[in-house]
Amino acid sequence: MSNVKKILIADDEPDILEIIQFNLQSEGYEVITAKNGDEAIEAARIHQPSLIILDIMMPGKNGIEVCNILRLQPAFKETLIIFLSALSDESTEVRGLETGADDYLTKPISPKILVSKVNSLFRRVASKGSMGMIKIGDLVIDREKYMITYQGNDIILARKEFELLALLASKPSKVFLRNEILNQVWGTEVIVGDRTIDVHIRKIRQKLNLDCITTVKGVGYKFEMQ
Amino acid sequence: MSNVKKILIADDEPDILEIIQFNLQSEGYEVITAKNGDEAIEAARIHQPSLIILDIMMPGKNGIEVCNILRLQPAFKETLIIFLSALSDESTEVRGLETGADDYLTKPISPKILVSKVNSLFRRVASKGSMGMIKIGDLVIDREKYMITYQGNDIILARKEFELLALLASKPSKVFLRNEILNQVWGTEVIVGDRTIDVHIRKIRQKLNLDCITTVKGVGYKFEMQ
DNA sequence: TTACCGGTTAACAATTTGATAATATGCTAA
DNA sequence: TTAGCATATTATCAAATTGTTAACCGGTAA
Repeated sequence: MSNVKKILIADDEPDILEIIQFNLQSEGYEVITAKNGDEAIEAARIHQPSLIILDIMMPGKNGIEVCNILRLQPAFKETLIIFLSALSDESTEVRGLETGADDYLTKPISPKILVSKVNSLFRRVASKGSMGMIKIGDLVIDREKYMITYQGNDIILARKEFELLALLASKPSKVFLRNEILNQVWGTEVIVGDRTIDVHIRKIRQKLNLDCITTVKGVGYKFEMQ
Repeated sequence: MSNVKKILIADDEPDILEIIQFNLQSEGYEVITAKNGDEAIEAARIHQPSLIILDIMMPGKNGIEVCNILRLQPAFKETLIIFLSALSDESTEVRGLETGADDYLTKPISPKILVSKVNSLFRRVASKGSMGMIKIGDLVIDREKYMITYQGNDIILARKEFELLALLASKPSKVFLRNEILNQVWGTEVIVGDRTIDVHIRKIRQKLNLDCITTVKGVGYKFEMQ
């Protein structure tokens, strides 16, 4: 990963805040804290964290309210949210999950479980395919830097080659039809010959020096790591 | 989704099994039960459930072992798994999540929380869109990946073969008339001889090495798992 | 200008696929 | 039992698809 994942924690108890912060930071995450619901909303807007851990019982806006407010905004539709609650009141827990949280933790919090759940959530989302950075095995595709790294070596691809590879790698194992590829990489207006895709595929295979692109005859191409 | 979601529950305590079964059935799910790890694996293979709820402590193979075994097989890569544990032993919980479970529940189980988590999990997966997958017994047909897996082995079919099988498997037990097959797979314009279908059927039978396509003389073909 | 790069195309080779013909097998009804 | 019909099997060949190489062209940096 190029940039470290940001996690926002909102809780009114400083002790809890500190414990969580410490544990997540030792895992390599960047942690932002907030002492109440309003601070949480403000911090979320500013830092755009990947994950928000919300205590349910907080002065002012409680965690569920914060979650509801955030979920209304498109920017936070995909943001992971975990609820934290002192009471093991199950109706609250149910309400939390229905509100659109991704997980739930009850106090007292076990650092190990916390860290495990956080990692697990990120893993689940990562497999969904987050834009910007594609990582498959030893292969790293960085859309922003337009760069490809394989086993630590940088590989230079031309634009079309890069976009074609990035497309295929965005959904490993999915077969992309030639039409899909043309639309995604070349656009709908441009009309290019039949052999154009093949030639680009060949160049990629050549440069990567690795058989990660499979031909499905009569259908299309797919990306697969061994 | 066309058919109801299947959920497999494995627990050695009949009471727990019954409680969970009752609650999930009232939610409209189809429930299959297993009394131990081996039964669970067998049942999973046969019924191909969308979700498996595994008790960790079971005679014979425990839940974590079952999960590990299942996760090795491509057919269960995407299957949701929830662990169930009587002990709130956190190291076990951590191990569970690391093993590749999607969630975790501790006994005593609150029916409301259970149902809520199950719904929540399905919602999360649904948004991901796992369309185009046909699962029948040990056979998995993945339209997106253009791949067929039978008993964990990948089988490569050519385009027409794949489409023909996918058609037949899309409605198991339904007899497809030769005309229907021609229209669906070959299209209305193309005209091909009578023996063409036979030959393709034969190739599929050969590659699958399994008698899942039945001939209905004078009518057509149908797909059926034993 | 000149050299180079990326994108495209043309031409041909290699491969895979699909359709058909020819033959065999098996079922059914008279 | 046997003729007649439907399907199974096999081999073969043509067509479709993709791989490969080299050449072309326009833009751009030295």
